[in-house]
Amino acid sequence: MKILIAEDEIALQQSIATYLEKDGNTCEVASDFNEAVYKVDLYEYDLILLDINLTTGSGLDVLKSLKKKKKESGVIIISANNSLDDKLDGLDLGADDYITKPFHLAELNSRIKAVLRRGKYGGDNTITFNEIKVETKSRTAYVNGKSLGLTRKEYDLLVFFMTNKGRVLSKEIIAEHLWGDNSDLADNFDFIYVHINNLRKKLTGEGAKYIKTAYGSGYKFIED
Amino acid sequence: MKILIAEDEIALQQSIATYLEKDGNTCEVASDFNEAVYKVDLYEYDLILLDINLTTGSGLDVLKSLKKKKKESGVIIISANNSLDDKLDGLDLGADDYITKPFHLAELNSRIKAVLRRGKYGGDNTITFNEIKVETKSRTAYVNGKSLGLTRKEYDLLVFFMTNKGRVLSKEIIAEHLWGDNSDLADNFDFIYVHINNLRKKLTGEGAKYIKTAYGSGYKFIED
DNA sequence: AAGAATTCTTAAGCAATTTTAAAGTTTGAG
DNA sequence: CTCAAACTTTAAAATTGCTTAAGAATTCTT
Repeated sequence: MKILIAEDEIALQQSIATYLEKDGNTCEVASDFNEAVYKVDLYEYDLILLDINLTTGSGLDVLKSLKKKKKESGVIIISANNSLDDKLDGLDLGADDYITKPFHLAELNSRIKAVLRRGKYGGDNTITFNEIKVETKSRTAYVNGKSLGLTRKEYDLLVFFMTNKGRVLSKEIIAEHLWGDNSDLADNFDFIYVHINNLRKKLTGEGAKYIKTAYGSGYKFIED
Repeated sequence: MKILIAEDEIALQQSIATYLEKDGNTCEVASDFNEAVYKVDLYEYDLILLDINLTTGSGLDVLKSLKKKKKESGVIIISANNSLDDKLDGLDLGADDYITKPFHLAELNSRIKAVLRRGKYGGDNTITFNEIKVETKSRTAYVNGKSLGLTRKEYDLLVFFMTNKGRVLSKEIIAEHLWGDNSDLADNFDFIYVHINNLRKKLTGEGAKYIKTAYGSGYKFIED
C-alpha cells in the first residue's frame, strides 16, 4: 500500500514510516501544507495520514483539496489532544477515522488496517450485523433501518465492538482505543460502564443482547 | 509479569525495579550486553526493557538475538536523548515501543501496561485437545462445540493445563501462575482444590475427564 | 453568553465469582 | 491395617465487578 504521512514532527514522521514499512507498505512524507497538497495532486495514495496542525495552513485544507479532486484515498486524521472540533470537521469532510496524539504505533496500525480493509472491498463503508447497520461515512448507526442517534463515544464504542466481533475487549483496551494514550485516565475506567449502559439502552431489544459481559475480563460483541 | 531490565545505570535500574515490583511484577536486571543475552537465552520474559546504549555492545544486538530465537517477549527500548536512528532501528527490529531518557516512571509504567495488554489482546490462537477447544480471543472453552461457561479463574486454569499437557503442576506452580507471586498466598493453597473441582465438574459434565490427580505432587492434564 | 447536549464522576444496590471453612473421602507410608 | 496427610466436595461468607441513576463538569450550539 502507498501511504502519505503529512506530519511536521520529523521524529514522529520517521517512526510512523519505519513502522509501516515493516509491514511492506511504501511511505512518503510531507512536512507542510504545500508539500502535502502537491503530492496529493501528483500521486495516488491508498491512505493519507493527515496531521491537522501542520505548521503552514490547516490539514483540513489538504482534505478539502483531496475531495474536490475526487481522490479516493483513505484518510486518517492525526490531531493534538482536545482539538475536537477539527476532528469533527474532518469527519464531516470525509475522513475515515481519527487518532489523538500521543498514540501508540500499534494502535495507529490497527486503525490503518481497518481503513484499508474497508477501502479495498469495493469502498463499502458500512458494517452490518443482523439488524444493526453502521454507516461510517456519516457516522450513523441503524437498527432495522431506524437511526439510533448515538453520541460520538457511543458510536465509536459500537464500531469498535463490531470490528472486533467475538473478541473479549477489556476496559483498558477499550479506553486505549477510544481515548488514546492518555495517562490521566490510567486509574479509573469506570465511566466506560456508563457508555456501555447507554449504548445498550439505545440498541434496545435484540441489539442490546449482542454486547455480552465477560465478567472479570471485559465485554464482547457476539450472537449467543 | 516477568520483566528483564537491561540497563547499566545502577540507580535507574534499581528505581525501575522497585517501581515495577510494587505492582506485583518480578524483575531481573542485566547491566551489560553479555548478561542480557545470557538471561534472554535462558528465561522467558514477558517484557524486556532494553537500553540501547549498554556499555558493552549495542542493545540492538540483544534485540536481534531475541528475534532470531523467536522469543515472544515484548520489548520497550530505552534510549538516550536524540539517538533517533537507534530508536528507528529498534522499531524495525520488532520492538513494541520506545521511551527517551530522562523519563518519568509513571510514563514508563503506562507504556509497559499498554505493551503487555496488547500482547494478550493480539493473540488469535485456539488451543484444542480431542473434543476440547479453547478460543483465546473470546476466552471461551468448548467441549464438542458446546460452551462450558467457565469463570475467569476456571478459564485461566484450563488454559494453563492445556498449554502444559502431560506435565505435573503443583499447587504452588498453579498459584504462582494464576495469582502471581504474591506472598500473601504463601501459606495456604487450599482454595485451588475448589477451582479444580469446579473446572472438573464443568468438563466432566460434557464427558471430558482429563485432569488427573498426582497424589502428593499436583495435577496433570492428560488422556489416561 | 445561555441553553443544550454530551461526557465524566460518584455511589448505592445487585450479581457473579472467589475464598474460607468444615465435613467427608481417598491415598500411601509405616 | 491404621492413621495422618492429601484431596474432594459443599455451602456460606466475603469480595469483587457490574449496572444503573442522578448530578456535576465539560463541550457544543446558537
